[in-house]
Amino acid sequence: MNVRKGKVLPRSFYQRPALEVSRDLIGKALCRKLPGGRVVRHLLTEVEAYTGPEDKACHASKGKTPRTAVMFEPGGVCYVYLCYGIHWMLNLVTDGGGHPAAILIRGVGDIRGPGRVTKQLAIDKALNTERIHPASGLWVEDAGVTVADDAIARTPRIGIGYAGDYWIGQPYRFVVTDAWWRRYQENGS
DNA sequence: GGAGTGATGACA
DNA sequence: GTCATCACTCCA
Repeated sequence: MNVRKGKVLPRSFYQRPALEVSRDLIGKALCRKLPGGRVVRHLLTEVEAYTGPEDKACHASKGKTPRTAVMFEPGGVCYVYLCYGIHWMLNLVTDGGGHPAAILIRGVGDIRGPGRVTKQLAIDKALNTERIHPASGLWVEDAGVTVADDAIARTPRIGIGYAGDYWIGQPYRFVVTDAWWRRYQENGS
């Protein structure tokens, strides 16, 4: 799936509440310069917001630790960690400094599943704490694609059964509808 | 349905 | 130091 080259999002884009940034990320282009030098662009189609220390599903709810320290930085950097000993998870840190929050990238283009995204884009801990910027090899562009509210489904987040009923129930997962994705593939490619 | 895999954080 | 846990994927 080809995505047109667009304008790199400024750091200020990320320095807002995670829920706002999540909504705005849908339809933007996640860009990655692969180790061989080739640049790939995929539309962001599925993300989850982890909104802050009060959010029991957010790693930062346990306080500042060596792993979660990067989430306390001002928005616009990457938080990458290993899950189940196998899969790297890519998150984008949001909000201003001191309020830890991040957005998990669950799906881009036709790549579904956060572990698959990082595998296909060659993302691992080397990108942790790096800026979301072409200089780091990972960035986001405005692809000129508009996704209307009614083309975005909001559901509870996946795999956070430990977080308690309230946080499990929050509709913090944003995903484009199948109908929108099919139409985009037919018209936009 | 169940295994694989290893960093992480809690606790001693 | 030990231990349980885990924002997943794949194969049966």
